[in-house]
Amino acid sequence: MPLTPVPRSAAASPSRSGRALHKGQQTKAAIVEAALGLATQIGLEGLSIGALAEVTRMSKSGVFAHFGSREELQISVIREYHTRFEEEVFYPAMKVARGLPRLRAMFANWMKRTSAEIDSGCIYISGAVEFDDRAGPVRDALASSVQTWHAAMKRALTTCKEEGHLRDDVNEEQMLFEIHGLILALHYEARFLKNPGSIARANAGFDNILRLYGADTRSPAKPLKASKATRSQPRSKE
Amino acid sequence: MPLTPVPRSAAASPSRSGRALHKGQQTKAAIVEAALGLATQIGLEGLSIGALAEVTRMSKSGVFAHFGSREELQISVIREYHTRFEEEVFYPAMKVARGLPRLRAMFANWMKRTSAEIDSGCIYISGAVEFDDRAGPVRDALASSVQTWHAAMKRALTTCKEEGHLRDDVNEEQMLFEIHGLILALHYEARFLKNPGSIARANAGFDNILRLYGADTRSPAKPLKASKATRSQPRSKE
DNA sequence: TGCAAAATAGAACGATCGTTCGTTTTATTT
DNA sequence: AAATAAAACGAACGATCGTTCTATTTTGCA
Repeated sequence: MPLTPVPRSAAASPSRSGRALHKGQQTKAAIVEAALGLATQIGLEGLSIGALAEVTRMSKSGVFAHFGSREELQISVIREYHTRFEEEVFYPAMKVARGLPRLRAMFANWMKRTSAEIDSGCIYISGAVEFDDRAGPVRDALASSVQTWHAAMKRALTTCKEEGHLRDDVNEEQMLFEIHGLILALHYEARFLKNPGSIARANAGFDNILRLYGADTRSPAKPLKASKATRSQPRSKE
Repeated sequence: MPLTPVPRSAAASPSRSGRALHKGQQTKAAIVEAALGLATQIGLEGLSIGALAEVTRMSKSGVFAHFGSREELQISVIREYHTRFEEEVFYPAMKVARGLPRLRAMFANWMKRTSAEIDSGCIYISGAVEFDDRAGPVRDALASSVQTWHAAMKRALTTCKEEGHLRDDVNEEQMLFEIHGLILALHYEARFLKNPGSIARANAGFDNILRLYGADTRSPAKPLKASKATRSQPRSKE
């Protein structure tokens, strides 16, 4: 059950696909890589082809030719971000036992990524305010990417109910809303306000939500149904 | 106990102060008014003097002369926003009985404003991602304005503890973090994702938080006694 | 009413933006 | 190796940006 319905067009990752990577594709991948770095810092709107050309030590037109438009460049960046989010947050959690352990893993991975993005910035968050009232393909790509992840979270919540790890009257939309709020508050308070202790607060908030919605939170999670190796979330760096 | 330590320089509101308003001051106020409208839609960074001149039907230089720099214009907008937030959210709540009723009023007013901003946008939120890694006076004005409001919220929470309306082991920073998350999630999910029902979810989340932190939510008559030991105050230290 | 001061306009500046076009350099294939 | 296709360059475009400067108009006060 893959996370990604978001289409992949031209190559962005240097691996896979039998044939060796042609020159153009690998420089394109390098450009997208650099663009992703720029976009997380200054936002998708702040991303300029001139600055990107400078970073990659290419000419403006050389960079431009790979995308044909700025919008297409932005969309490429979003796709690349989606892929990395998937590989870093979603896939590893799929290896964990379904139900509560997996939900915890998903949140823990999400937290890990967001924590790293206190320094670098997150385009799912910055992009949301940049494109929240502007229509177009960039907004669509961004929104569908976020929706995809949210859908995965909701599936995990449903599974928790099925496994008896959460109360069966839990509303997935409501619970996800509250969890998402913790991530957003972490990004806001740590990155903008520079409040220390935000990571711990987000984690504590998650525990509170689990407690509220009926998960057994006492020390190691002991779900009724025997789930092998009840992995609790990794105590990531704080 | 005023909310506002944020300095007010030139006039932006046409009322008050004995002398009648000189021409310059009132057109400046009109410009700031228009700028606020633009900034909430396209952000403080998207705010351009050219567009502002067009809206106000003035020349670019005519608009510019009132501020001397774009940064000063942005700061004026932030100050104006601060004033309105204060008058709309903070002051009305101060008329309500201290403790839980006032806290509820503060959140309700905050929600009312954020709900309206699903259409118009909120510069406390958009500004945060625009200036989160950029230093300077604009960022400082924005951050201090937000901090002022957060400080007011924390005072209200402390008062709730004193009045016995919240458990006395409640951590104000933690609770505010979670409440702030609801506001941010509302803005994100309603304005960007266009998810219906977000307002109700934010309100439900607030009730959940109050229940968790020991406020008497009457109707369900949940004593929620004991559980003193359950109360976690998560590993602090960043 | 007259006059200084304040407010606004207008034109131009250097910079940067995304984009186009023709050329030249580099890869790939024959 | 030559032939062909792909990739990168460099210069220029029109537009817009914030800002500066000098006029011109409008305002407020004597």
